[in-house]
Amino acid sequence: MKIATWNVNSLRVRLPHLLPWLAANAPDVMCLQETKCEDETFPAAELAAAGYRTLHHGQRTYNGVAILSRAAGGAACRGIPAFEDPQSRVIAADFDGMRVVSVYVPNGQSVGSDKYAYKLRWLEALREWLRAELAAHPKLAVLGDFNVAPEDRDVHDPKAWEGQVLASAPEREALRGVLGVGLADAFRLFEQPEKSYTWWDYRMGAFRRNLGLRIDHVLLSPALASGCASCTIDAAPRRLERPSDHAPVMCEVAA
DNA sequence: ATGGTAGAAACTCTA
Repeated sequence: MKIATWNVNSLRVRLPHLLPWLAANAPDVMCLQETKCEDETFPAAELAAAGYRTLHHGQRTYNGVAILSRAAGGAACRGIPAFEDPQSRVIAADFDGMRVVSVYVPNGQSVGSDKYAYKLRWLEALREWLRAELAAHPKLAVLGDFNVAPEDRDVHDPKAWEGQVLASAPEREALRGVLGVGLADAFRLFEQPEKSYTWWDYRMGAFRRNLGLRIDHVLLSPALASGCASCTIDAAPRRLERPSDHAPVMCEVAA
């Protein structure tokens, strides 16, 4: 079974990249972030024509998360149940005994800002919810844009990024807390090329110079990690004209 | 030095 995640940075703009990517890679489940549209304007018909059912937790202008799937999902959940949040950042559903969660963790803007405090609170709430989800669903996969580079090797210039948002110690600690409920970073289950990143700033020719961060992740419970066959970043869509600033991440798990 | 690019939407905010 192939599961994947991609922060598309506007689904409407990126549909011409997403549809060919789905056709070429054929994920069974695809998590999206930053759809930036309301449920009413979600391109469900175009995705249905491509063979995908859709679950969306939409929002106008900002945020918005979705799960696309070949088969119908069950027990869909929008948001973190015990966390009041006006922003659409989480959607989850069951697929044949596997619980899949699509997350868009707050960016945090800058260390010490209100948005940074919200990000840390948000990651705590996510951690506690996932602890309960894992107890209820041994096959748990959490995919999305976590807006945290876990280690220095996930940052193109660790010195320059030291203490900065996306790489600061409290954010890394918060992400370690999420992993600590019993989830593995699927990408690091395998040997990977050095300087592997999933996000490159649009500015300063960052992608051309590979000035990136690895902030999009696939987290797997032990039952899924033990049967995980691969986890790869596909940088190809970042080279297209008018790309998302993020690359998709694909992961093969036992069916 | 606080730039620069992109998206949505409305002349600004978020990333």
